[in-house]
Amino acid sequence: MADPQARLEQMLAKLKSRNFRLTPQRLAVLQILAASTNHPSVEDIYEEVKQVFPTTSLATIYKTVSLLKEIHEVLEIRFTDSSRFDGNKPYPHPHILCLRCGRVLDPELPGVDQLVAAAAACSGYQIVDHRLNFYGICPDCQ
Amino acid sequence: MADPQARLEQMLAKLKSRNFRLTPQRLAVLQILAASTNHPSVEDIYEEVKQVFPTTSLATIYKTVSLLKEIHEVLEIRFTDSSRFDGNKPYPHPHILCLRCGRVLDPELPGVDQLVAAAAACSGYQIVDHRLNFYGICPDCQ
DNA sequence: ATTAAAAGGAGAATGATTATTTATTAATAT
DNA sequence: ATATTAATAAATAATCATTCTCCTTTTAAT
Repeated sequence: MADPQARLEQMLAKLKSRNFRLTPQRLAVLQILAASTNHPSVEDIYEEVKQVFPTTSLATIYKTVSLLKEIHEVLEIRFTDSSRFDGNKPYPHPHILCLRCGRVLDPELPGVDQLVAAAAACSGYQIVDHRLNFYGICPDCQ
Repeated sequence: MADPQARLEQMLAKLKSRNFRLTPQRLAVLQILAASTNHPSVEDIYEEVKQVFPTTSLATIYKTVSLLKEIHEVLEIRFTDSSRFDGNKPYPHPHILCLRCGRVLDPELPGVDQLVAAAAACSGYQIVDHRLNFYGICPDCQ
């Protein structure tokens, strides 16, 4: 996993370079996402931000996450009913979700690049993104 | 792609074996899904069924599709806002979605089984399902 | 400090999906 | 065939994640 502090700086730099403003609420969301390894939902982030800024609105979280998605500083993963977010590795990579406890893991899989290349080759599509999601039961839940 | 007629028979057999009834509306949905290669949405199926049974309700389509999912005779693919369904190959397999026209293709990719095995091995999860989705621009839209 | 633009807050609106209720319909036994 | 019952369909209400609207506050540049 990337260093949270470095990730945060990177996010801040990208924000600044695009002339987006830095507000306390926004900084709080960035910090959470940069440090997170648990792929939090909007609700998860909301709960955490509220501890520091109790008047924060859910819409603010949605808007911030959406902004970060646009500038490719966070990855949205639609596993189930609500999305989960990865601000630590904001580029496409495989995920494994435990169907029982909801835990998400990033497996280190070889051959992903080849798979993407093969998909492009056999279809003729220009591939710009992908989601490789596995569903199962984690060791603790078995 | 599988023979639509054969797929339909298979679906009918499974329904019967589980003591689910065969109604005209249900049959219509089965036929559409067995023959479809375009991965229709619930709305798509609804429009088609309505041409034969104009009073059909959206809820009926949802219920039928949901039933088919339970007995593993249709695969749900959550691409974007609304799900799309594959009744022709109702088992996990890769998909490529065109971000411009929405067309969905089934690429023939080697090494998928190994990838699943590798994910299970390195994580310790018991993997029961997966979604391998690629996003890009199809040849026609380029 | 002033000001224009951006962002936040609160809650309403949206839209896909699910649940509920009632009315039909099909399967089975009589 | 008919009655009984249980499953299914229709219509509509409810839900829930997400987005939007409107208004206020804050930011950052002058």
